[in-house]
Amino acid sequence: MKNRVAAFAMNFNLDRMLGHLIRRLNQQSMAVFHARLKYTGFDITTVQFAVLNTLGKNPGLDQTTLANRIAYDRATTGGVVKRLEQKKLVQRLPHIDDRRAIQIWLSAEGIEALAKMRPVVMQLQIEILPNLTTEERKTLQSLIEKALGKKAN
Amino acid sequence: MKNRVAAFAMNFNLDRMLGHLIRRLNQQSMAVFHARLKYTGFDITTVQFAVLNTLGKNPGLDQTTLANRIAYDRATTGGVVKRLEQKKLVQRLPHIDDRRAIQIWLSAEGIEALAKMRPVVMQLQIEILPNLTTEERKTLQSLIEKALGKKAN
DNA sequence: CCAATTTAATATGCATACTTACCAACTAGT
DNA sequence: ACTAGTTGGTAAGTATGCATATTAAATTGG
Repeated sequence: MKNRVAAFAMNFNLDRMLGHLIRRLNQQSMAVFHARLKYTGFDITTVQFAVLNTLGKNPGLDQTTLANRIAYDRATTGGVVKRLEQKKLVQRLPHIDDRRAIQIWLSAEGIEALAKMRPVVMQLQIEILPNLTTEERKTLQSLIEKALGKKAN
Repeated sequence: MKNRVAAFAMNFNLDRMLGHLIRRLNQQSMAVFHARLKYTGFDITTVQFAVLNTLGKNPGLDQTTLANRIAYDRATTGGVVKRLEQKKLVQRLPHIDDRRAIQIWLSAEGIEALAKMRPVVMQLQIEILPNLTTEERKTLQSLIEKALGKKAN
């Protein structure tokens, strides 16, 4: 019995565990994003970009809807928006009909920054996974999309 | 010109961006891990498990080497080890030859916990991506491994 | 052998992330 | 109109992650 346990322990390789691999892939992806955007002159994180981009398409979203759109929880999203507000990229205004809610809008600066960042982010898709061919990258993308289940944005 | 910019903006879909997809996949993966381990009676995070598992295979590692093994930076790893120490799953002892370094060992509790967790984590590989077939899961894993570049543990 | 450099941890600061709890405000049902 | 339940935002607590600075200890070069 003990031998079986020991043998099993030897066979357990962290680098073969999907969760571990996914985490490292995310790590690499974020690092590339930061480096590239910083190089282009933007001090922005992946989450902040997601928020800016979503607001660019849906001006005046409230925080909860925004959070659902980008798949974050409300608390985290609130913090991100606060930091973007401090950078003067977004504006927060109380909702007219619902006094609990806050509507968020890109500022002029935010709109401009977003327009400049989008092409960079587009380009970056390839750099994230330099070791894969175009074909492999597409396969990976399809598999991830399937793994996440269909969700229209 | 303005039309082209506007058209581009419309074409830019966050849900088609690899970085965003990878982040969400990681999110899902971590959520499944936590839920499953909690259900089994362990209050452990993915990173903490990575540390425990690596120490199980390499008893007495110092923090820097440990950090490199699991692909984290030293500061983060230090915090993780501290929390594991508080949970009495690991022990920290000064290195004999190098007084700057600290060697980390699993406690008896840590060894026991790890042995119980490993099968659960093994099983969990499938649950992480319930929407994929076995074949697809293997393909995804290979692609991620290739994307990360070869690194023996 | 000692000064200069390197290295292992820790500390600090910023930015996520999620959970639980809470308050204020809205809504539905009676 | 009143109450019960729901919802939007925030706060507090825990846990990552990374960059940078600091401290203490080891190594190396002259």
